[in-house]
Amino acid sequence: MNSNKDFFEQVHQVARLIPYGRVTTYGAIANYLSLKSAARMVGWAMNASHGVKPKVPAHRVVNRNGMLSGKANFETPTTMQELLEKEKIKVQNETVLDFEKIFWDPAKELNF
DNA sequence: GTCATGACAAAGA
DNA sequence: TTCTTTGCCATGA
Repeated sequence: MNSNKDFFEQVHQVARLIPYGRVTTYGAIANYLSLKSAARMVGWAMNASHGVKPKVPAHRVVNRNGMLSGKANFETPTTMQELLEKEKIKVQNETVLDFEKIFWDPAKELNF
């Protein structure tokens, strides 16, 4: 019974806060939500983000290695990469280049 | 109620 | 170094 919104909505909310041209990791969001090691739950919530309004920039969320692990979960396997490239984010071999540079940590950027 | 799975992460071999 | 195993918590059968 969490007085707050559902777990999914929490993840969605954080994902929407990701700035343009930036990306974050499942673990970072999980840590921000105090789920810490439950990064899987973040990915799970992302899976539920389809059809959610406003739309959740799930393409800005990648795994710890900066790999587009969830690309296959999009409408097409290339959608995620396309969206990232539109944000000036360079993607190669299903991996975000300069990942450390554009990494956006909600726990740091956002003051909890 | 238990069992299996999942867009991950960290530790061990 | 890479590959394998374990843990994490929620959802569905």
